[in-house]
Amino acid sequence: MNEVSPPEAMLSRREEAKALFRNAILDAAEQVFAERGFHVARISDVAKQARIGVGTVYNHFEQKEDLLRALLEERTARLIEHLAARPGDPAEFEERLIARLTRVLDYVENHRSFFLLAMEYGVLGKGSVGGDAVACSKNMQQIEKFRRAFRGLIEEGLAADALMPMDAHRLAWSLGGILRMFIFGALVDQQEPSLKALAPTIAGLFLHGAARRDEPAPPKPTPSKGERARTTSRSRRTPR
Amino acid sequence: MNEVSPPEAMLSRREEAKALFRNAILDAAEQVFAERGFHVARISDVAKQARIGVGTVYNHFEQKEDLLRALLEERTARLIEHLAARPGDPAEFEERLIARLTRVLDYVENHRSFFLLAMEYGVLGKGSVGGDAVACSKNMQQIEKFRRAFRGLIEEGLAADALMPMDAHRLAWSLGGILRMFIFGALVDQQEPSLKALAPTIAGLFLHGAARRDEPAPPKPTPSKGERARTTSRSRRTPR
Amino acid sequence: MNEVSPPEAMLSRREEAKALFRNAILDAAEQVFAERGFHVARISDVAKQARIGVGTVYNHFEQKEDLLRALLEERTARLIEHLAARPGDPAEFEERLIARLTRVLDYVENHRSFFLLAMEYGVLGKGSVGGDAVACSKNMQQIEKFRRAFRGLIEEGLAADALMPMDAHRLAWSLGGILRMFIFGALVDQQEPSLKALAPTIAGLFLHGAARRDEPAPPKPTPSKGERARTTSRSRRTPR
Amino acid sequence: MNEVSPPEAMLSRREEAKALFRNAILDAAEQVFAERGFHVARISDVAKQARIGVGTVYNHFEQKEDLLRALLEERTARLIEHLAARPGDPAEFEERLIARLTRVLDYVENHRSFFLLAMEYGVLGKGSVGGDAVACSKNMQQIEKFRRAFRGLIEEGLAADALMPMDAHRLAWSLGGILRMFIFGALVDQQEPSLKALAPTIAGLFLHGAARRDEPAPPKPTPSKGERARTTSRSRRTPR
DNA sequence: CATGAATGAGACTTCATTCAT
DNA sequence: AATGAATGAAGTCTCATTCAT
Repeated sequence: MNEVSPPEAMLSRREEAKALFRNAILDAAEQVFAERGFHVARISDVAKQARIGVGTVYNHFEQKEDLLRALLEERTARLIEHLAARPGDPAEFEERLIARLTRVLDYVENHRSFFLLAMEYGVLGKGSVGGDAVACSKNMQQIEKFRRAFRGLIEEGLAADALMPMDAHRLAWSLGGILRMFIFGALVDQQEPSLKALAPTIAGLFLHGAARRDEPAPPKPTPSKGERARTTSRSRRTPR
Repeated sequence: MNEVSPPEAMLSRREEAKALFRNAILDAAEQVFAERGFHVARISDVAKQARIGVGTVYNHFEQKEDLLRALLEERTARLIEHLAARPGDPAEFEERLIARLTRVLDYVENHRSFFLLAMEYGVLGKGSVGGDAVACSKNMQQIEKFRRAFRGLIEEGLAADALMPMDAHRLAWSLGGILRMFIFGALVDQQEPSLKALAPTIAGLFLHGAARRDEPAPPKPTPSKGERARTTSRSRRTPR
Repeated sequence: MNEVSPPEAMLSRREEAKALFRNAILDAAEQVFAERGFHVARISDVAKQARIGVGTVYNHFEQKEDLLRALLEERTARLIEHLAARPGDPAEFEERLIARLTRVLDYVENHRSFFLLAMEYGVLGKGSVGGDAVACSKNMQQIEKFRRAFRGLIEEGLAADALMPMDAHRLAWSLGGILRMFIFGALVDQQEPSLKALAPTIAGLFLHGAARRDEPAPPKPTPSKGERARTTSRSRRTPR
Repeated sequence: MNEVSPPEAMLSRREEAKALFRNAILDAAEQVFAERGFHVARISDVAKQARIGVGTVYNHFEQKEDLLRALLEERTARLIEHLAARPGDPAEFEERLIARLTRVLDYVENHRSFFLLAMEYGVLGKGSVGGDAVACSKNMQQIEKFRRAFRGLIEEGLAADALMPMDAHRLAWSLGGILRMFIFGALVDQQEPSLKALAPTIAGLFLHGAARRDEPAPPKPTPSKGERARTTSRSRRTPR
């Protein structure tokens, strides 16, 4: 009975082993692609990094492009989870935004390699511009999903009247742009100690802009929101 | 009398012809690289696009990489010129910013192909992340220059007390990020009618943020309100 | 029991296969290079001759030059062995020389292709004249070794008082030159039935020269001919 | 009258100019081919060396191979002249040989570059072995002429009973081999002060061999060694 | 006739992919 | 299923040759 057809346990054993390989390969690919660039990296580099043979890579992925695709899809799925609202999240929009960005940045921080990749091919990247026929070629559904999640966040803000009534796309571009550049800057410059600590700064810049905001003296500042000041930005001095 | 030795005219004729070819090649490369991606594009594609032979490309550029490098350098130099302050520019920071962004966006609009490239390898792109040793390999001085010009713009704002006293790098990231994403969005989505018309919107989002700014006196929304939103932010609160 | 891990046998199987390929490639290269000349021969010619794919050649040799280098080195190593003295060799110098030349010529005869190559790039060839940076570029240690072996043979003769007291280099040039030309003549003219049968002739010409040696009648050498001796030759026959 | 059709003087002027170019090109080619090897040298290298344009080379020689061919032919023609007997040459064979070799070596010395070439492709070289389709391809008549001249020298010696009655080819191989190796050695090692001073040495080695010739006392050769005589050399002395 | 840029055939080399072990 | 050598399509680059000036 257990040799004719492997029982669940065995099947799952196999599945497990398979998943192990698959993950090892994806991890290796993440590393290698990020280090040398997708086109320059060789399959054999990935295999070497994963300490397996080239052929094994092909037992799990049909072609080189699939590797990138799978990588992008899988990591993006996680990213979406981190961006998604969670039960304990604050209700007020800015704080809510900061909470979610913090999670996202935390994930990014733990997957630097991936995001250097994503910069180029994925989520926050140029999308399918280069036509490269790589990432964009087939499904890339997750990426569209991520964009939608991102826009959802914006729309939430609009619904809550926390954002200017402006085309959601453009608001998303703004937040996405700032986020992307901070991530990129932090990853490259490597001087920023903690990426996730930047969430309030990013949220602040997105919501309130970079303009000096103390000018006249906003009539009755509610003192309560003092903590909105973030890492760097610096008070603003006259909290409304 | 006229045959003794090639006079200036002739020399310049040659120089001219050479420059003509060089430009034709760069234009072709711009187009081809942007369409298919640098690594995927073949030199023969560039040659075909320029209607010349492969060898001719190599008469003007030693290697494929040099083509990209030259392209980036030259186009970036122009971009810097457009970003630079000009005599007639307004004095007030936001308007000044808008004026300069408008010029930049105008140039970008006329060089879509280049900017799809730049997105990936150049100025607003990921810099030397992929390590690719392509664009980043040698000089790329123009790109650094552009970054400096960009930061100069920010520092101007700081000096004028128009910006929050915050690390100039981060402010530059914010503006750069928003700008980049708008350019990218407009180039890709291809629905935006005029890229340069977005300058005020970009400046507004950068300076004043995306947060609804009319709160203080929500009660009586001036019916005029409609214009406050969208396209460009605008006025706000303390109409000078 | 036999499947656990590749035992010695299997490892050696791989090594063996590898060596097989390597040899097949070298043989093919020997043939092709000799037939068409190194620079004119294409790697694909070598591959075709070896009945393998082009890529396979590159699995065994990094570049075309390495192929030539390896070929020269390996074949030369064998040649040195053949030139070397062996236990059973005669003691008397001329016979000893003949024995060793015979072996060398025998080997040459069985590797015509190689020697047509060696003529040009290797042992008996022009050395590093053309600068070609081909054969001479890196090691070519074997070739130097061969030259030393050759000079060793000469010095043996000098030590045995069998050769004129003359600069060993020049004596080596003489023997080497004659040997080379005979090999070359025989290989090209293809009329000589057996190369190794020429060893005594070569040794004879080298040792005793081409001059008619019996003329007058040996018994009473007319001393008058003293002037025939010059720079090097030195008297002869008539013990001073 | 003098403008309609150029008179002799003018024609010869043209011819002269043409010859000037032709020679300059050949000189340049000699230099460049010898330095870098025929296949590695580029036409543009030759042109640069001659301080003319590439096109000009093609106005004088149809193809690259023709350059080599012409070079070899012309230089060889001169060499033949130097090898040829001259009125004042001594009558005795060895001295005659020395005189002629001296002339040859003198010429070689003044055309080092050419002879490094000739080593590979020409007169004393491997001839048409590599099949290279270069030198051997078409005429190469001069080279055959040189060989004949060389053999003529040998036959002169045979006729004068100065050489062993042996196949003239083989004798020519011997002299040619020694000559070649001395030239080569001297050109490469660059230690020999004067190439032409080596003529007596060469002649001596060729005629009398390298064996010590003064030994104890030739008178009573142990008859047992009769077998030392082989194929060619040896005995004769006692004409049967 | 000199010139040198244009040209494209062709060589080397890489590497994604296959497949026998 | 893992492995890594074999394979050959395809890309970059060189350079002999042509030709308009």
